[in-house]
Amino acid sequence: MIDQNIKIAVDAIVFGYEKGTLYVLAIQQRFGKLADSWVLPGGFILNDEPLINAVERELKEEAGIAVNYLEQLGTFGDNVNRDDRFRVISVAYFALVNPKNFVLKADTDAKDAKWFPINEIPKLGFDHDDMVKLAHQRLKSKLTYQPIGFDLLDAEFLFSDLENLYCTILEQDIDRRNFRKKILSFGIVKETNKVVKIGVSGRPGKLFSFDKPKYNQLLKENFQFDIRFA
Amino acid sequence: MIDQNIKIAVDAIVFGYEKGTLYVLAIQQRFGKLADSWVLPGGFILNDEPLINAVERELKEEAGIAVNYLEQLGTFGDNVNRDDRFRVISVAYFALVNPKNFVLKADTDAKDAKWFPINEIPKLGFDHDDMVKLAHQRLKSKLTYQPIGFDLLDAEFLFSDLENLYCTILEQDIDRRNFRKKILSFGIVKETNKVVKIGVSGRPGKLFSFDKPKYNQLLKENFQFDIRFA
DNA sequence: TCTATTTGTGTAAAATCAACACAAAGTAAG
DNA sequence: CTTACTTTGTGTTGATTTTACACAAATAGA
Repeated sequence: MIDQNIKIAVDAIVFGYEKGTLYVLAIQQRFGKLADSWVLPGGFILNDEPLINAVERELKEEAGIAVNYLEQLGTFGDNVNRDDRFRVISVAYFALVNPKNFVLKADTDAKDAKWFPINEIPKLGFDHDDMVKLAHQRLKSKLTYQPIGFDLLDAEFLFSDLENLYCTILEQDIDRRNFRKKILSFGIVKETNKVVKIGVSGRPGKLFSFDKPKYNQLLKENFQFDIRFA
Repeated sequence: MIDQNIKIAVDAIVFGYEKGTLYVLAIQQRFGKLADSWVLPGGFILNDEPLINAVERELKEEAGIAVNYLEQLGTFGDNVNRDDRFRVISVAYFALVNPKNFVLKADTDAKDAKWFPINEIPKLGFDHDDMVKLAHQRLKSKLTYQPIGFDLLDAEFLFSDLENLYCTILEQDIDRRNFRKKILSFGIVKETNKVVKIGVSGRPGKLFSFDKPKYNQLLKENFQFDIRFA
């Protein structure tokens, strides 16, 4: 048998979006050397547990949430001392959720669970800052070539919501007319016949929804989602 | 201490290209249950060894090569029984090399090391077929938005070499003139003043080389490499 | 010297992208 | 109820980019 004494963990970078702000979920440690400090949700995997299940379990346990989108981000195992107790290799996951769908609750070994605006995240434990950085890059680039923005919004949304999400996350101005034209040209966003009055003043807007079946169908026909503007 | 009994390995999908054919490197097992069958180069990591070093070490040991390009592809740990001896999680790496630069030699625990055309790879052990499939997708998509094709070619190459590489890997026809125009417009490929006579008949062509410093500089200025044709 | 092969080059039509302004429908305040 | 303010909804034009396409130059081999 191989002499190897390394532990495996999973961690998740969970993004949420609300009213022009991008958030990341962090957990405050209750126990251990890093007690009270903030880290990403995650933990050790069980012996017979698939990686993906481990992430979902930890998110449930530590924050009480189930995400809309989940994919592997990368594995952190080059820094042999990233955990100073013993060697831990961590598989990081990238996740998206609509914060409105859940009330955060820190159950088991977490003291607290909280959404931090991406620019106001406290110094995180381990190498979790690096993970957030990488995940943030992934989010920005993926937003341009895959319709993942919808996983951050309500099922029905105003066009301005979608547009603001893109502006916020990509940190750039977008021409409102060109944006709408392009999104609609794909045919993967359909207009509902509901009209919603906004709290603030202004003309009420129609609600739209993402047509996922249509998107999947288009994918088979070699469709390429792509939102990029000057 | 955590009760966890899982081993960690690395595996590499190494692509090579030569004269219109894309190759993948495989290793024939000498020992164990899978003796004589083909697998990807790889193996268990050492207790104090960064992941990336483990890959490089295995490639050196098992095939005698050092690659031009290496990046993490993904971690395979959802199938708990992907290795039937005990649970092994494998971090797969994506690598590119110019086959001409090395003579394959299977040293240590490998019986043989060989290049297989991508369409003629024998059934591989473990879940290595899945890894190859994923790596192949990555290669195809990455080729369009990052100048990694050069890592498969000689330092100096004919324009037709580059063009054939793209045609071969992307499996599509490309207009010769438009391709050259676009590549040259980036300014990251420079013309040497060497002219080379081809073995076969035909007008001799100029040799070109990839200007990596220039590319890195352009990256800072928000340059986006992108080769896609109808 | 004639044929076959490969390199090297420009242009015109079509499609896409970028920039831009004003009317319609509502709210809030006086 | 009128006015000011806010937000939604919509088309066109010029600039840029992409596509499609053909022929001359240089060599090898017969």
